[in-house]
Amino acid sequence: MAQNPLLFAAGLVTDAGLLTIHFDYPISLKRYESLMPQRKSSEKSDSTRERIILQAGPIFASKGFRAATVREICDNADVNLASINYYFGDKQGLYFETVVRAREMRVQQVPPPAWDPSTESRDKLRLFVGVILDRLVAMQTEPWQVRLLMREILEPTEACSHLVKEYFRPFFESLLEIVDEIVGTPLTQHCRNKIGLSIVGQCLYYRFAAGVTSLIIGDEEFEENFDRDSLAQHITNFSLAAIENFEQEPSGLSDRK
Amino acid sequence: MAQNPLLFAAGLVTDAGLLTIHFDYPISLKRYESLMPQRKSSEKSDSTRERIILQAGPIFASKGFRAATVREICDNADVNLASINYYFGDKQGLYFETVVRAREMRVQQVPPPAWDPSTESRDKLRLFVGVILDRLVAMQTEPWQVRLLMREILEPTEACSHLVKEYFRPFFESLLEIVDEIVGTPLTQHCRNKIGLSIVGQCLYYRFAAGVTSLIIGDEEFEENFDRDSLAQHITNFSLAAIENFEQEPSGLSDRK
DNA sequence: GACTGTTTAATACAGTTGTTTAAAACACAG
DNA sequence: CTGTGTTTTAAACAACTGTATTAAACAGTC
Repeated sequence: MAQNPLLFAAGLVTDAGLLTIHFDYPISLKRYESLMPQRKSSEKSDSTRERIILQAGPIFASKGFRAATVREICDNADVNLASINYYFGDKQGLYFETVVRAREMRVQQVPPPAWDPSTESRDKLRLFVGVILDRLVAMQTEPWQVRLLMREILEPTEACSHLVKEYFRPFFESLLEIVDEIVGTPLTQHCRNKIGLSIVGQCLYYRFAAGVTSLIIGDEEFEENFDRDSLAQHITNFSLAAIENFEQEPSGLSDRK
Repeated sequence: MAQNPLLFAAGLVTDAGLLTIHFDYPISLKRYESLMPQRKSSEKSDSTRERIILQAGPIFASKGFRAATVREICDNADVNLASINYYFGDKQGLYFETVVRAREMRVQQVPPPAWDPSTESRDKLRLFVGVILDRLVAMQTEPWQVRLLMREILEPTEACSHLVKEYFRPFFESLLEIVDEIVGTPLTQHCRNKIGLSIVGQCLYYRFAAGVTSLIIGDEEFEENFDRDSLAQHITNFSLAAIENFEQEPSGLSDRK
């Protein structure tokens, strides 16, 4: 059944071949592609297709794949109920395309960080953290693209392997290069990864757990002091302090008896 | 509609009165309580009730509230379809009770950290991080309680305000006390909170995003180097290095033009 | 054993879901 | 206009959902 996304994501990926993942979905990607209308050179009447995707986005984002209904999507897009099956094969096919589109749009909305050769590596990290926050943490008005990508991170579906290959992996790698620059001395691969994930983890946590966080520390406190700039400032400083003061793998005392 | 849990969690909590949250659920908590069988002194035949909760747990955990069906729960628990409505009023009532029970069980499974007066504050943090990881990050076999609590963190429902009051808030507060000890000098409240959340964030990230993380850095690397002890080690060292080297709110350059 | 309140059981109901079908409308080249 | 391929429409289907109903079984007390 592989209902648990953590388990299947961790278990079924063999020898780094991401495409070998099997999922428990009603329709396979191959079948989906074969069913799709030929979509020859995307000439005209993209309008309907486009309208469906653009209306499906917010709905999938706010409710998730399962809870979103094709009827609601079609109503919002002012198209006939059968259009989704006509254009995308089935609901799953529409979802996949919507995720791909969400990534494209979000990257375009918040371009990657840019610097000139003279930029200090500490400042590169500062810029990088800023972009992560801008891309994933859009505090006030949350675009549907953000929420949809978030869902894929938290509960990966078939669409996620595509995201990882096209987006997450290269993005994470360029973060690690900055870390390398700051540290200076070469690190073991898993130490590099852990530092990178500690940085990313702080950023993502504020988006993922914003709900409880706001409940825990109080609403007004959260609104006032956890805006984008304050967070970027804090996470960068915290991480820089950690990296520069960090001893790799000190075989210190364990907390386990 | 309040479909977006981030929005409702952040927006509808007025003046710290957590119980004033309104949710869009088919049955209110009050009605649920009035509908519940009197449950007088929980004498006998708790067996049915108990069996339902214990079987509902894994199903709610793996599929979420909506996707879990009362039929599947009743089948697994070997009780009649009507039992859920009889004992818990409705599906929502069962869910609430299941979440409460999940917390109780998980806290019992992994008791809070303990130390004697002579324990150094750095070691307290080490122990504390270990408990967070043990409670939420049970890498190999994930107990359903973990996954259910995780769901409440990521998409809070009515049950979450209960969790925050009884569990998250006091737990977080005791972490902050350790941070105070380590820092020595008094911090502003929001700085305290941010440091605490940076620590918690690192821990939770590895659970929340374990799926993509494993895809990004590779499965074998993840399995080998991201076990509980390595993570506890890394997060503690990283955070300690950060805290001790940390300048509060340096009005440094911003990354925004 | 009969009465009591409590628990279980089988079934029905009303609503929603994704998908299919078959006909109609359309666009446009000949 | 005619024919042809594409798109849209309306209706129906079959499966599944949470809940309600009604009667039967049970347990304990007088």
